[in-house]
Amino acid sequence: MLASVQGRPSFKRLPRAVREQQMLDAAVRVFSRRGFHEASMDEIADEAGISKPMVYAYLGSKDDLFRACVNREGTRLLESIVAAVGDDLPADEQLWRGLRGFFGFVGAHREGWAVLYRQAKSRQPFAGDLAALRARIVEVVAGMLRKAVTQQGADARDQDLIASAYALVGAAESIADWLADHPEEDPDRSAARLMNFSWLGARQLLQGELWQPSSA
Amino acid sequence: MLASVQGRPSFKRLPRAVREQQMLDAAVRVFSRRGFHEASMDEIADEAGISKPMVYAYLGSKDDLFRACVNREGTRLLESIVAAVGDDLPADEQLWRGLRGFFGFVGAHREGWAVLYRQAKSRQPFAGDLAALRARIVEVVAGMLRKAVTQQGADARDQDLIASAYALVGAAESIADWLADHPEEDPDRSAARLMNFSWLGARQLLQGELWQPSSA
DNA sequence: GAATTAACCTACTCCGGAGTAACCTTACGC
DNA sequence: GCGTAAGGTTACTCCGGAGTAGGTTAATTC
Repeated sequence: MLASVQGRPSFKRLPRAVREQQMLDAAVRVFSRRGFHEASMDEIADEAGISKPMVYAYLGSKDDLFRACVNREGTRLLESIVAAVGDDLPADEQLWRGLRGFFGFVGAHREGWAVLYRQAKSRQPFAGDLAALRARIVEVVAGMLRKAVTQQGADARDQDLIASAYALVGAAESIADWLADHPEEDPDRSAARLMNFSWLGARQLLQGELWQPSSA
Repeated sequence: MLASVQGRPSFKRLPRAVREQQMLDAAVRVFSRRGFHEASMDEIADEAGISKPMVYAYLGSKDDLFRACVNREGTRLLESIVAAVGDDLPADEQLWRGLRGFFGFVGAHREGWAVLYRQAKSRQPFAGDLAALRARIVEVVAGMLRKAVTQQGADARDQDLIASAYALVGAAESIADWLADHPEEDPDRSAARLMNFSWLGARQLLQGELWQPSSA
């Protein structure tokens, strides 16, 4: 009888698929503002407007839940980048588009980014998932750099490419982190800044120039 | 009677100053391999070869202890950098030396670095300490960039300098993280890689060159 | 329109780990 | 040589929060 009271739309008894997404949304918000350990399942359930056993019934343990968050947000992030990059464009254009895709995602999904980045390295069961995601991104970037190198007819050792990719990804993360705390900043502006910082240097490298210490 | 048994040097009853350092050493090791939350005071006490109440007596609560670790390692890190940089050298030389100092520290104190970096952003009481440390490093780097800019007779907006400093610090952290897991790598080599990656680009920027998207 | 299933809740159990009370014991100052 | 402070311990308390047992009500199915 209560449920059919006129006007009160009774949000109850939603199908599982819908509830699961609501729970994931809530979990991402709570994990992002508390961190994994400080987040409690009670708070997540509360944020989702549901009781705790439902969370366990649908998404499993706290670890499982966090994993699900990481996977969902990680997939979205990767897709943002990959969709933006496109095939068969000049390397600098690809890098530019990739950065725009990346910073665009961070700007639009700050909580998702916080979940992915700010838990980074604890020795958790899910640390592997995050490392794998990061490794895939580094791999994509390294691939772009390799392509740029070979296009120039030059060649480079893999170690150096990987290191450059790490540097670039680290720089992007660092700026993204700053961006996440500065909502007024335009993500494209961040992308342009990093592009300037990295590409001009990369181009010099591609042309074989090296910086040398002037003293031993 | 037991303590005076011949040959067995009875490590007991050490003065407070010594025990405190042992405890901090142990805490840094445990925090670095477990992360803040997964580390237990029991394990830290055990690692230090002492009982738990002694840790509380000397260093206070778990938060206090972690703070003490962060402060000690952070001070050491900052000193490594500052000592290496030196005054009144050309900007590129300063950057080079600063990077060597930084990567040298990481290579020599992997656990200390892990404590500082891998806990980075949780909403902990000590998050402020870490943020402050990072902010100081960013400030130092931004100062070097500013100096380089004015030496060239150019000028740059503060926002752009800060952003470049963030990028550089992020890139350094990312490579340091990789370095921490690759003991065979020479820290100076990492420093040289990053120097090449960043300085050549920075020089271009100083000369007023900008990368422009070729398409809208 | 009964039977079954899916959505949902209250009210627990249980455990790890932070922090402490209360009590020993060695060193050494006088 | 003895009093006392500093170094040290065992054996607890207590609580937050993960995870669950068991039951209720609304939608489907036939």
